[in-house]
Amino acid sequence: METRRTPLDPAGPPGTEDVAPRRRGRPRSQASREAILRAASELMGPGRHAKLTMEGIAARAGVSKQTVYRWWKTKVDVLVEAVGAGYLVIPLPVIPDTGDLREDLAHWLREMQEEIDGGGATHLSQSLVAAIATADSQSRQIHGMLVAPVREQLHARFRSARLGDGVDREMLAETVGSQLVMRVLFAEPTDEEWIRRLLDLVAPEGS
Amino acid sequence: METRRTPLDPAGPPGTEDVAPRRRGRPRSQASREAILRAASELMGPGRHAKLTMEGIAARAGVSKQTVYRWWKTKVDVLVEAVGAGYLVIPLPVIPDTGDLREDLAHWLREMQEEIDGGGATHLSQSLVAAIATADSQSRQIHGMLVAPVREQLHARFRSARLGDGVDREMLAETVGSQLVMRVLFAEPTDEEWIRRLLDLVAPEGS
Amino acid sequence: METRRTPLDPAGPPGTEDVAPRRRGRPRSQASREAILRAASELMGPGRHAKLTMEGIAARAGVSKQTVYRWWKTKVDVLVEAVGAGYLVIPLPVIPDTGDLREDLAHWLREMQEEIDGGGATHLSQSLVAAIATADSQSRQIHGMLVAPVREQLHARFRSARLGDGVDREMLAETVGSQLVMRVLFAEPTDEEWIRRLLDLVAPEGS
Amino acid sequence: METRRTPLDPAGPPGTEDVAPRRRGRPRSQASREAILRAASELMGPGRHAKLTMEGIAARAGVSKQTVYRWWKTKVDVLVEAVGAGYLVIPLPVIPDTGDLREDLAHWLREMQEEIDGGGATHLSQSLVAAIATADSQSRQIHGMLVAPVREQLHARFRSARLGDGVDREMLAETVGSQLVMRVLFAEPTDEEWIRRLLDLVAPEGS
DNA sequence: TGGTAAACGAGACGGTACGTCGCGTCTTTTC
DNA sequence: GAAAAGACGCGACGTACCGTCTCGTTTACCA
Repeated sequence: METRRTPLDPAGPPGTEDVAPRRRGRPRSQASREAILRAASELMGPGRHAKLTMEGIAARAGVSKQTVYRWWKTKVDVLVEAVGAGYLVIPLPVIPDTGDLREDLAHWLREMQEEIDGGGATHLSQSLVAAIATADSQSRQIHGMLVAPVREQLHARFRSARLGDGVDREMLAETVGSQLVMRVLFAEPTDEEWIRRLLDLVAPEGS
Repeated sequence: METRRTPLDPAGPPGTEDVAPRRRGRPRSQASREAILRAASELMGPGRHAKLTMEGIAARAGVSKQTVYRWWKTKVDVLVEAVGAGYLVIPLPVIPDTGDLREDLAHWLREMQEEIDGGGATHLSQSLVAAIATADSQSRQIHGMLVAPVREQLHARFRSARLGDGVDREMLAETVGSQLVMRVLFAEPTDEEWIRRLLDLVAPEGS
Repeated sequence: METRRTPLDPAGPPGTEDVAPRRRGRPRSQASREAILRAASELMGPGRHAKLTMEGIAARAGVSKQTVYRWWKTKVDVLVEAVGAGYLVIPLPVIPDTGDLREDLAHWLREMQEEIDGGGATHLSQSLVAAIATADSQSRQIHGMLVAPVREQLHARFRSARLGDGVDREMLAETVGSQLVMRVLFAEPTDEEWIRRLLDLVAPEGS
Repeated sequence: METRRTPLDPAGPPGTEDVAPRRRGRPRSQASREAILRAASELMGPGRHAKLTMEGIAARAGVSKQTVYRWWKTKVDVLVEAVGAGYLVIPLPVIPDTGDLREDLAHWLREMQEEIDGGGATHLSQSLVAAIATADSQSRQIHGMLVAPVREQLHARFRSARLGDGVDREMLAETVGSQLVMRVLFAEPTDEEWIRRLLDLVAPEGS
């Protein structure tokens, strides 16, 4: 990420933050930062037509354009931080771990399905893709925001599952993750039948 | 697709085209149509910065902007037709069918890998995503151009494979397709190890 | 005027029209000609925003653009013929000739004033100026349509007036005409006081 | 005039300008303003075909279109300010005041005649009419730029003339002004004979 | 009576200019 | 020295008319 280092983004080497690296002049406005991230999040929200502009963000945040550009180089950087700081929440349920892998995944996929049917997940994902693709940055960014969290949860859950020795847990996790993301992005149904057949492949009944 | 129906785009109900449904007025210029689709394709080509504009298309085609807008409402519509008419070729090898599913898929995936490493596939895919996302159209369009062809080939190959009765051939095809597309889009490596592990899942050695 | 010579516009040297110089092929459509001139007139009429376009004329006349261009080279030519053929009437009262020059002029100027106050004269004049100026033709055209008729009437009336020998009748006519046209074009009031003072100059009480 | 009020156009109530009503934000570029007005003037100049476009102005001024539109809503507004600020000089000699009204007017009319014969006055006037009429604004604007200055000079000169008590000086001034403007606009000759006859009417030999 | 040729409607075409939007930068005053 | 305000150059948007150009169709005439 290209975001400038600032007093409010003290992601330097740990153990140095407390030294109070005070700079001269007016300190960065905490209020502005929050307003910008909140504005960006709201403009991506449901009901929007996914036309996120820097001018729009600045206007809605009651902030000058320059202030946005001072701290974030691109739209994507704003979004990435909005996601990272929790302003823009991508609806992603937590995979339960009851010991029954198949049942846990089924439950989780059904929760996802609700989000998708509600439109929130699909709309947000597609808007993110649009916003990211517009700024001529790499699509790696989508990965960080959309794919990675899903993948991580799945990998963890599969790792803790009691499966045969020869089973490639990572590949199974990838399989679920890839198909899910594809269906979210392309607005394909994630219906009960798909869930069953997918689970038959990656987590058959007696596993 | 929103493209207007015209003498040069005779996608009406089959069996009626031969009736020569001649319209009045100056007929649509075949030359312009080709020049536009070719221009769009070239501007998406490798080395480009994926900044496809209607003005750019018109200029490169030696055509007035109005002529582009007359026949295609959006950039995406131009692209869709450019792909459909074969001007913009998305590099997609053909899956061989030697009877050995695992070997066929391995061969095909390695070919894909070459395209990806060459950068062509990844660049083009991401450019398409960008172009499509910019014009605020639905991402369904990506599906039609990028995902569907891959999926179709895979489904056909799995259908013809000699597999056990209980095997869900479609789900296996989906698994390969999803993972492949994800890796192309997000520029992740499709290396030999991934291929082996993927095939271990969907087409184990003795199948 | 640049209008093409046609069967319907037989303004050739006199004495030759009756020879019926019939041409081969489909004759010019009288209906189209009328429709076009009428359309042009209506589009210049009151309430319009004076945005006369060739496409608009053709559309309103239910005629193809080509048909307009076939017979008239410019918008102005259409207008000139519309005025000439009486479709577009510029409201110009007739100067009476009762023998009392001052009273006749006063009466006529008051009639003009009504037209001007009604808005018709001013609107039409300004629209004509606009239409003529847009087509990069000379302002001579305005003269032919707006100024000349006024001037002719005035010259005739002054010629028939019983005035002293040394009086320059033409100059007096010009004085009235110029001031009137200026006031119409620039929407200045032609009120009773102006009329009186003007007549005091060009046609004093006992003349 | 519709021009926005700005630091560079401080036409507020007199006596308040000196208070330095400084605004926040980047101040309007004096250089751009001048370049635009100069460009507009040059594009109206002699030899031009009177095809003044906003894009042309912007291009010649080396300025973005938006900057022109930011400060002037229409072409006419640009022209009005160009005239007002002295960039576009309408050639109008000064009426001398030697005490001899007839001789002064004769001299002045002959100077005007030279301008007209040179083509400058006629061309510029007609171009202004064209530019103003194209932008669908009122022809009042012509008045302000072309007619008013002439009228003012004439009224002043006639006011200072020693004439009989009953003489309507204003009407005489109007007479000269109207006829002159008409002849300029419609490219009619302002020859010696016309001057003599006009002066015989408004300023006879022994006045 | 049938050929032929011009006029016609329809409408596509290459252009020019329009007026607007958003970008990312720059310049000024204010805090 | 950060922030607001907002002007700036730039590039693309999508639309409106321009005047020209094919087309297929109609409608007279003349042979």
